[in-house]
Amino acid sequence: MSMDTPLPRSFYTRPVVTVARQLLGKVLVRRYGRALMAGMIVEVEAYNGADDPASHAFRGRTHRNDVMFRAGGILYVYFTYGMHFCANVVTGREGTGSAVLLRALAPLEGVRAMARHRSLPATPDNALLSGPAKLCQAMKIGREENGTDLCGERIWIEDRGLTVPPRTIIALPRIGITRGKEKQWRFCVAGSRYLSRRAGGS
DNA sequence: TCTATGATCGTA
DNA sequence: ACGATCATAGAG
Repeated sequence: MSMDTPLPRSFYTRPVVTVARQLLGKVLVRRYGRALMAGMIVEVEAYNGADDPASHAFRGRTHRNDVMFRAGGILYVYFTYGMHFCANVVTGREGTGSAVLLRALAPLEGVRAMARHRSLPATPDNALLSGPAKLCQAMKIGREENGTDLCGERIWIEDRGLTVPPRTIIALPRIGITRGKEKQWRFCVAGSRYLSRRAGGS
């Protein structure tokens, strides 16, 4: 698949754990003004709709989580802890309520812009995108991006051939939840230095 | 109305 | 270990 070609909508209309694993190695691209920012996905978590007690969708469709229940291939952005945004890739068909939380990216493009957004010096830095709220701050993803079509021109995910072999993917329990802890639905690129702090990164 | 609580992060 | 800081949902 060539550069600048968003993944097709069919990529997202599959079981959420499948999508989560296959998102590792894919590249999230964000156009913001003149800035083009990009990073390779190295850590994600799957949230399995109404069947998953750890998911925002567990208690059914509400105003807050409405975007989660739409057809896959869009972004679900939510506000948490009174100060942070987190971004999810919605999966499945209309009414499913499943999504993949983007937890960490390896910086590829737009490092200067992302560092500025994070109030950090523009030096090689593994703290730019190493956490779900950090990557939103770096890439300027907030309330306005909730519901953004990932097959559009502002935010998309593409395949640059940075394949992550299945054997280098590790599955672990999800982070920061009180229920559903037994599921190992957090997927990381083993050994990446860009994982989130709580995953063993910086 | 009122309250508890986060799919967090930075600093101590 | 803790403070910052607030939308959401459920209870009264």
